[in-house]
Amino acid sequence: MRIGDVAAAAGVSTRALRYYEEQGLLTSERSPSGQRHYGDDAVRRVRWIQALYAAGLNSKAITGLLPCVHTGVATDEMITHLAAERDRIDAQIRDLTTTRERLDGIIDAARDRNPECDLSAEAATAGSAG
Amino acid sequence: MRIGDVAAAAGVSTRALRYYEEQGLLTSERSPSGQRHYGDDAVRRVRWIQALYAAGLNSKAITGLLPCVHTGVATDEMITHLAAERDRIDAQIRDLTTTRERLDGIIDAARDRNPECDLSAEAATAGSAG
DNA sequence: CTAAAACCTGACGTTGACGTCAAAGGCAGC
DNA sequence: GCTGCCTTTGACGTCAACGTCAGGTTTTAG
Repeated sequence: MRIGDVAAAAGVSTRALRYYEEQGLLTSERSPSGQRHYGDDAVRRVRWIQALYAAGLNSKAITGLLPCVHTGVATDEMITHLAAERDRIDAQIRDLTTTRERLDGIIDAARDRNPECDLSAEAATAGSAG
Repeated sequence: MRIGDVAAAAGVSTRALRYYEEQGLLTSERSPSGQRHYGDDAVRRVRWIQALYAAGLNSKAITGLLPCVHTGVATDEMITHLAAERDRIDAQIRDLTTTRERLDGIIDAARDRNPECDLSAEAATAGSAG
């Protein structure tokens, strides 16, 4: 696969892929003319990178985790690190859940206060995800 | 309360509080000499601001939501907006939960592969939160 | 062969929530 | 009035994950 294919398949820009390579997160074979070529697992790797970015990790942290994430092989230290990041994600989920519940409470209270609002709006919101 | 008191109580910097005021997220009374003074609810408001930042909202979005969040009074439009943000937080929680579960799977698999690792390390991780 | 599309490196630009420093004014204890 | 801490405005610095543009090369479609 060439860089554009991987980018399309993973839903990121080619710039992002070059950035990942620059950060040591992604490697590529080069054709004689210098063009990048990737194996099929590159897409899964990029999806992992995105997921870990979304979880609040930065490039350096991901660099430390990706080897064992991708290969399944990890040293004790790596596992400790993995568990620590998992705990951080857990805490993040808890905080977000609290915020979500409080928002829910406010929404419900406001709907009680107001004349039933327009419930069709909520159905529209649920449909227009993206 | 003066700005330093609010900052300490809410766990943020005074710079952050001035920034919130600059963004229209937080108001303050001024003493004749120009120093800021806050009511007790300022701390709760700041905690809300932090929670919404942590949920991925930016200053502009928070500006639109804070009035109804804090007072409980909301127009139909505000409620729609609130519900939309709640849905986004939901999606974020789902993504994070997926990532967390996959990390868990990797950790378990690596522990099976390795000789039981050192389980004391995990207890240490659980204790050193912060 | 040609034109278009994709790719390359290199480098500067962007954004947002602050950090940090400077220079000056205000407030409490002594 | 001195000392020391807190506060003020103003303005530049930061950091990370890219966006974007420039100028050139390579691959592909017809």
